[in-house]
Amino acid sequence: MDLPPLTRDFVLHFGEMGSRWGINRTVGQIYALLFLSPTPLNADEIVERLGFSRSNVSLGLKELQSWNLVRLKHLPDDRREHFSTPEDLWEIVRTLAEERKKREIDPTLTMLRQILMQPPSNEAERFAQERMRETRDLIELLTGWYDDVKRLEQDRLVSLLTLGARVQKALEIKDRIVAFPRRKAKKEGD
Amino acid sequence: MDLPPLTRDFVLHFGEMGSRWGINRTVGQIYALLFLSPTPLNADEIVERLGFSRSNVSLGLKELQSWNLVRLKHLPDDRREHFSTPEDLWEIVRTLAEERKKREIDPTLTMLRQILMQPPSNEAERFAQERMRETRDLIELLTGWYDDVKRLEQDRLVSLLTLGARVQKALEIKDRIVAFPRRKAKKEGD
DNA sequence: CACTAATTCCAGTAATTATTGAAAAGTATG
DNA sequence: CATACTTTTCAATAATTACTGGAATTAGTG
Repeated sequence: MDLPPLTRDFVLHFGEMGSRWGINRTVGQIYALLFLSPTPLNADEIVERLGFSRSNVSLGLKELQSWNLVRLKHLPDDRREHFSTPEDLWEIVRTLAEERKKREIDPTLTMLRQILMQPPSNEAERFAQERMRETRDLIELLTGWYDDVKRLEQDRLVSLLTLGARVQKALEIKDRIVAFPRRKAKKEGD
Repeated sequence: MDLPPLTRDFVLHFGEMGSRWGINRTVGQIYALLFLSPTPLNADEIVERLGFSRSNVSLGLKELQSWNLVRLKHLPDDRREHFSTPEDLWEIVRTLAEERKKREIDPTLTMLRQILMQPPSNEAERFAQERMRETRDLIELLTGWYDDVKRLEQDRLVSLLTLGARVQKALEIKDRIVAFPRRKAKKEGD
């Protein structure tokens, strides 16, 4: 691996963390490298800098594409594909959230809904189903909130996040928090 | 595996998903089983119902304990340890969030801060560092928000989540959103 | 449509992670 | 403090996942 020291530390860290984030070392390092690169890189440049085999890099890039996390660029007078990450970090975060939800949450929600349509066969199953219903409701609350805020323009989202819990205080003054109707079925224009 | 059908489906699903969530099949299934069980279970009961070896179950329970996700109970006239999950699903979610942050986010934040104290050795490093600074700022914004809302009482949190993006509208009426000062260094009583 | 450059696929190998059985270490109780 | 029971550790094995080199495929170019 032939990288300047700070870049190298970052790339190695991402490789290590990769396993905790459900991607592997190769994929983590490739992404870190692209993220820090001021220009798009082609596969051979990645091979050169990270020392993985060509095919491994190809696999890694494919994986990153399946996550929608890289952009493909074609430079003039060069038929190789060049890869980069979105410049806007917020976009990366949004994509990450979206894809993780798709992979880690949605299948569970589907499974829960499916099970909850079946009749329980005995008392233990009735209890289990009640627990699952609770779970489904909670996940729906959280994903509902997520679907809601992900549509916010970025600076609105930032101000909301900056406000943090104090948003409560601001709202309480108006004595409206508790009285607010539940979201369900109430449409708001995007 | 000797479980009633709905319970079995849920347990199997959790086992499968385990790998996507960074835990293994055994751990996923054990947790699912405990979660659905109306009473605490001892290790042998888990062995019996899931068909893993005794030592595997022991390992799995240890892992769950390291995540703070199980409760240990001692029943009278029985010296075996009995395990259960918290009854309150919100508590489970909070714990999960806390532990995942600890494992998946905090180390990265530490690394970024450490790298950002070093001087960049050239132009490429300077660029890379700028990208890392952005990243650090974004993570700090998100974790700051998280630290903030995790202190909210549960029903306040629920009403905030239910409100979703409409909280914006409510606040805009007061024309205060943009004017609000940044959180930094401003203390709020818990 | 042949030629060349680039990418992907794939079968084999390496590395890692999960699982087990048996042995060791704890622990409550008389 | 010995006994019986319970849990944990650990080294061996199984299963899974990552990685590689070369072959096959795809895609641009004259």
